[in-house]
Amino acid sequence: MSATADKRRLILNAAVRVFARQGFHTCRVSDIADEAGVAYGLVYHYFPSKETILDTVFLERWNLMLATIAEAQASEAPPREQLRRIASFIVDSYRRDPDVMKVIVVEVTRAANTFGRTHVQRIMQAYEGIAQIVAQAQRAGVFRREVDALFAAQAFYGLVEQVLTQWIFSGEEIPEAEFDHVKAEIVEMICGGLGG
Amino acid sequence: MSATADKRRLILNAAVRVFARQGFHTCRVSDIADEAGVAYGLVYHYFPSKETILDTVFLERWNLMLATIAEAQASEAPPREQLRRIASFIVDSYRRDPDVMKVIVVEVTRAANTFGRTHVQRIMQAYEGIAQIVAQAQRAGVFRREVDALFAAQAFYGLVEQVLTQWIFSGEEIPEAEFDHVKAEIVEMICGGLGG
DNA sequence: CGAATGGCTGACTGACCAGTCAATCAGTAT
DNA sequence: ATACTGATTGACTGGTCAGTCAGCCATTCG
Repeated sequence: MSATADKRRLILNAAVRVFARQGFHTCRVSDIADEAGVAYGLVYHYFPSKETILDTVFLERWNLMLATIAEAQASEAPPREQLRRIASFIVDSYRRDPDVMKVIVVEVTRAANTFGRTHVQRIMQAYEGIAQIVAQAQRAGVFRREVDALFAAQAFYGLVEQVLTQWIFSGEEIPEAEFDHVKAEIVEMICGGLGG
Repeated sequence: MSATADKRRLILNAAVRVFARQGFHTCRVSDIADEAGVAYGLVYHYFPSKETILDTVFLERWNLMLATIAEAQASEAPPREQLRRIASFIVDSYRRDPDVMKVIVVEVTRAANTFGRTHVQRIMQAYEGIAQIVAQAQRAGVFRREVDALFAAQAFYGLVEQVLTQWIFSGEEIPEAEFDHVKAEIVEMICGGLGG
C-alpha cells in the first residue's frame, strides 16, 4: 500500500466522520482537511470536488452491498436465509462503521434532488436483486404469491433502513446484543407478518 | 380569510413547490419569492427565516398525521382497519399534494443533522402511536406477540415511506388506481408477511 | 383632505466558502 | 551534487446568498 493511497484513505475516512457529524451541505471542505490533519489544498489533490468525496464513500459501500445481494441470490440457501444474509450485511456495516451508513442513509438514499438522483440506477439495483430472491421463492412455492415481489423488496429494505434511521437519530451507542436480535426480527417480521 | 393570510399561504405553497423541485439547501429564498410572484422582502415579512418556512410546512402536515393516528387508535375499528386508515392518510396526502410529502420525506424525516434533529420528538410520536395500535391488537390476541410493537410500527412506517420514496424518485405521474392498490398491499404485507 | 397604519418593495451588505494556484518540500534518480 | 518528480501547503479570489432596511403605496379613519 503506497503512502499516496494511505493519504487518500485518510482524507476519505475524515470526510465520513465530518459528513456524519455535520452533514454534507453544512460542512466545509476545510473541516474535512482539519479532521484529516492535512492542508486544505491536499483534499483537491486527491479529489476533484467535494461531491466526488461523497460519491466515493457511497459507491464503495453500495457496491459491497450489491455483491452481497448477488451472492445471496446465487447461493442455494433457503430464501429466509438469503434475506437474513442481506440484513446481516447492512446491520454489520452499521456495527463496524456507523458513520458510513449514516452518510449513505441521510445524504444519498433519500436525497432525490442531489446525490440520490445521480445514483438512482444503482440504488434500484439493490431493490431488484432482493425482488428476484422473493420472486424465486414464490416460484418455488415457499413464499406466497399474493404480494408483488418488488413491493416485498421495498418492505424489506424500507424496514432495514428505518431501523438504521432509528439508531442514527438516537445518537446512542447500540448494545452489541441488539444487532443480532434485530437481524432475526427483520426476517421474522417480513416473512411472518403480524397475523390478524 | 384575510388577504394577509392568503399571501402567507401563497408564499408557503410556492416554497413547497420550490423545495420539492430544487431541495431546501440548493434553493434560494429569491426562488421562493419569484415562484410566489412576490417581492423578495415579503417572504421575510411573513417568515423570520428560510428554515421557519420548512418547519411550518412539515408541522402542518405532520400534526394532521398525528391526529389521524390518534383517531384510528381511539376508534373501535379492527386493527387491520386502523392501520389501513393511517396508510390511507399518507398515501392520499401524496395523491393530493405530492410536493408536500416529498419535502417531508426528503428534507425532514431523514435529515438527522438539520431539521430531523429538531423534530425527532414529533416524528417519534407517530411511531409510538402506531406501536400502541399494534400492542393493543396483541393484547386482544389478534396480532401475534412475537414481534415487538415498536419494531412493527417501524416496519409499517418504513414501508410506507419507502413506497413514497419510490414514487418520488420515479418522477412520474402515479396512475390513480395505484394509490388504492398500494394501501391494501401495505396492510396485507405488514399483517400477512411473505410466509415461508 | 391629511395623516396614520401596515402590507409591500428590492437594492444592498456582510459573511461565507468551493475551488485555484504559485510556492515549497521530500524523495529518488543520475 | 544536481535535477527532476510529485506530494503538500495555505493565502487568495470570485461568486453566492440569507437577511436587512429605508422607503413606497394602498387603504382607512378623523
